[in-house]
Amino acid sequence: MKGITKRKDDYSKWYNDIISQADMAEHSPVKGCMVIKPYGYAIWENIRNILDKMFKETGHENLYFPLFIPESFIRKEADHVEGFAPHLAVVTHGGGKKLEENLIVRPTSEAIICSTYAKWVKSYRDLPLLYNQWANVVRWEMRTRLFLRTTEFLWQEGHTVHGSCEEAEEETLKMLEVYRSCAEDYMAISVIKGLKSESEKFAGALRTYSIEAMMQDKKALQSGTSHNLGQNFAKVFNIQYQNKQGHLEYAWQTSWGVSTRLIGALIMSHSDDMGLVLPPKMAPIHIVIIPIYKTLEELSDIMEVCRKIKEDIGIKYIVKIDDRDTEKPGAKFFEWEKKGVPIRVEVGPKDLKAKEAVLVRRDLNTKSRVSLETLTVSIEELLMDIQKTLLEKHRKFREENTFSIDNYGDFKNLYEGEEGFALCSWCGNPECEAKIQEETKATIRALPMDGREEAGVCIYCGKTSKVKAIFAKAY
RNA sequence: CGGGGCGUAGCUCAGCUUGGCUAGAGCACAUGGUUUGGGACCAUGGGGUCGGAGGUUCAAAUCCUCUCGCCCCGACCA
Repeated sequence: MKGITKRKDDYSKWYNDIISQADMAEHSPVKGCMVIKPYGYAIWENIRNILDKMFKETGHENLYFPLFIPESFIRKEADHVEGFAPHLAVVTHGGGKKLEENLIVRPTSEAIICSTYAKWVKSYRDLPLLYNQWANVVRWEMRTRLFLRTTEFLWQEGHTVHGSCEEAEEETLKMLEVYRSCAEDYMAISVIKGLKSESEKFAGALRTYSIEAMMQDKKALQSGTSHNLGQNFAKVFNIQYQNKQGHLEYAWQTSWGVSTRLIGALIMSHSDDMGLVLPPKMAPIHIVIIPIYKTLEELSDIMEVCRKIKEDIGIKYIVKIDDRDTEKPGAKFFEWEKKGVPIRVEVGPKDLKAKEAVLVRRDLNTKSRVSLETLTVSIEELLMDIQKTLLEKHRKFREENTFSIDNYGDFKNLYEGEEGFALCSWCGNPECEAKIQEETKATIRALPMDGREEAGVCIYCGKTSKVKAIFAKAY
């Protein structure tokens, strides 16, 4: 295909080609930043709309905190500072003068939000606080990639406050489930829910959970995180409330987020060597109709049918008629394929005569002829099938590339060869984890939440272990 | 921060080794015409401080010095 590097030739290049050929984003003049173009942004809007609805259904409200955070606020929480210090963008001047105190461009908003929550929380009656914000954040990164890791990115961050650890834990898991649902039920990305190891958890959190997805190069992509912050931030920022007995207690908190990285996950989960592939629920355009004609008379008849189709199916789906006269049909086919539009409808003189249309599904690239009378139903069924097929295909790919491994030799061989996820017993010792990373580059992506109580012996040191961990090379 | 690659038209690049007339090609763009079931063709046209600064020279895209930036691979990270 013109313009797109094949996955097997150069996976990174393929990824970049998909983005540029689908016109989703481009590099900005500032290193590591990106311009998200309308087609890419439309996908983000879809993700945002889905999550925003689910957040509200689970009782959350949106608010907004400022971009700038006083440096001293960030410094309050030791682990937090340590985690973010190398990634901070610092503002030293404003209005032409040196500032009395440096401002940090938010890398995440725990510091500013918690210091404000301290004023808002007085009584158990104020709890829970269930807030979320949609924002941009900046983390200075050494190496960046469009969507997957950019210096500035868009995300949402939920920040909640609760009256007990149990309630915070429940919230943490509830939002993790929201993320799983968004990934699987809408983005058709099959994920593993799991607990992060100590070394991989969010700096300052009690526990971090994540959803992990396997990309087509068999590497893991952390696609969403949910943290039980315990009382760590409450103690530092002094968020205290009076309980029913009148005693002061530190509050329990959570935070959770997903970012534009999800778009990277979407790209790498489904796309092929012809371009982007989008599940219908993520597609900015569901159906593109391409009229095929020789004469102007033909065109007028064909356009009439196209408009009728758009009118019928447009009630539920986003339909585009590509009636440009400057491109030949073939060129249009390629263009919309590269953009991952799930269904293409071709209407030409032959179809008109037979009272049919040609349907082409992007995911399998198969054609079928369908009667105009039943077209609406056929398209709807096809869209649902594409959505389902993509998820199943993605799940199957991960399952086929996930291996239960119980000796370290096999483990090493895996990461010297084909790669994939390795499900192994792990004793819980961070030193084993570190050694494994050093020797194989694979890290613990998560301790999967289903069946993690299984007993065994540690893949590295051979001591008894209670948990299974998913290892993989990660983005 | 290390290794590699690269900055020439909107994009991909040629030209540089061996300095020399008006800096080129393909794609894209604009106009007109012919086309249209898998990336059309013809004609005409617009578009460049050759990344930047300095130097050598009669003469620099080309040689020298410095500098800025980007991409890829690693260490670090969502």
